[in-house]
Amino acid sequence: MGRHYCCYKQKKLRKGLWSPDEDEKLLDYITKYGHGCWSSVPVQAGLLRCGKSCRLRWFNYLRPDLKRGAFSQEEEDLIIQLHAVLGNRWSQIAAQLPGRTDNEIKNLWNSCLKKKLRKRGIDPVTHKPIVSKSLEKSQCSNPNSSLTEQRSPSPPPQTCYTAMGGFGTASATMVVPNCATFTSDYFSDHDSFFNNNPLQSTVPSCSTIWTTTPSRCLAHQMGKSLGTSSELYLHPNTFPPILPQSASSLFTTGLSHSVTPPPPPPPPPPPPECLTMKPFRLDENQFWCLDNSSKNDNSTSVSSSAENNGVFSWGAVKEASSSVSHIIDSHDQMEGVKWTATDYIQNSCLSMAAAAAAASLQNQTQQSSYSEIKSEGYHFITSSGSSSLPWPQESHIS
DNA sequence: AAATGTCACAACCGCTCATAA
DNA sequence: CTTATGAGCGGTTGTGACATT
Repeated sequence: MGRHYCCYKQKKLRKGLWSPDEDEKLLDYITKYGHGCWSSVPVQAGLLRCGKSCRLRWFNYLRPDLKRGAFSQEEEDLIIQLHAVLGNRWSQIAAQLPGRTDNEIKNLWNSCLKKKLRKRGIDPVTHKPIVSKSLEKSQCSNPNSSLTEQRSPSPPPQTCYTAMGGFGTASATMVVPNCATFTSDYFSDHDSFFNNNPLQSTVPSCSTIWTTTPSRCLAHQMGKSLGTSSELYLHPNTFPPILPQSASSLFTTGLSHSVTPPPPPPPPPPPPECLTMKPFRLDENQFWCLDNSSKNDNSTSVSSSAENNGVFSWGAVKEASSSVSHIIDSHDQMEGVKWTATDYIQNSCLSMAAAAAAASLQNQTQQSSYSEIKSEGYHFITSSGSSSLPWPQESHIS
């Protein structure tokens, strides 16, 4: 199609910058009569412009509710955060910034924000830390390195609610203290586990959560407004399998907690023999591995190899997650999520927390299996203040 | 002072989607 | 179902101000 029908109807159409006289004519006309059908606006208003051009001029410049002036730091941060989730969906991003147009935001992004991110060492396309070629080369030469998987292409942004809505109307953003320890010591040690158990599969009907690699687990899309701001700190040792019940209930109550993050865990002993894949560490003494000896997906279980007696059904996690996604889908009043940080690591943790808490929400009977977790290190911050939950120092699977 | 480069912003172009006839 | 038309979106280009050489 390209050129609009209205553009053919009128000959001698003006192009280029709008003169003050043209602006005044358009403003006067729309103020008096509204725009109605845009193709008729230039004729009625006495403008030698096409309707499309009039519409653009009105929306991007003449609208009375437009905010003028430079973008604030808060607005810039928000745009970056939104872009990390929504990609180049400028109109959706603009919808979160009252008084700003998609064109304005797009221009700001292309001219300014992309450079700022690069200066910070963040790829403006993927919102991930830029890996230097030398580092990548050296790590790729290591056959045990997970970087080959990390270089797989990023899936496109999805359009659905983020799983965070399942925790209630309060939004939450996860911040991980000691990220370096988290990613290198935790994720990379358990690449195979996460790669063989993508979190996407735990929330099948929502498709908000997927992962191509452990460190690339992303929760996508958000609701509408970005009113509340919450942060959730989780200790790496808690991932997975399950958050304590108190953690998930916090999301719904909006309580907040604060606590100093614990020191990184000591070097772990070698993992035990596991069934079909590399186990992942639950704490310094316990490991989890996927028991896929059963052909039935729903009976696939994750077992603790410490005592080899703590088994819970991975299928139950799936069920629980589905339940949460149902909550999300039916949550008409969902406020949406404010991402107060853009680091992909945070996103990855968010997804896992969502899946983990989903399971804890759904399967109350299984809470007893991990209710003995001594939590001493969860850190929650919400818009209403801050308070603390303990970090888990040790875990017992009974 | 003139030429050139850079930048931010405005506007256009091409496309998809929705809707009505 | 097809076609015509309008609305909207995102990528790209044009323009003018300013800085640098």
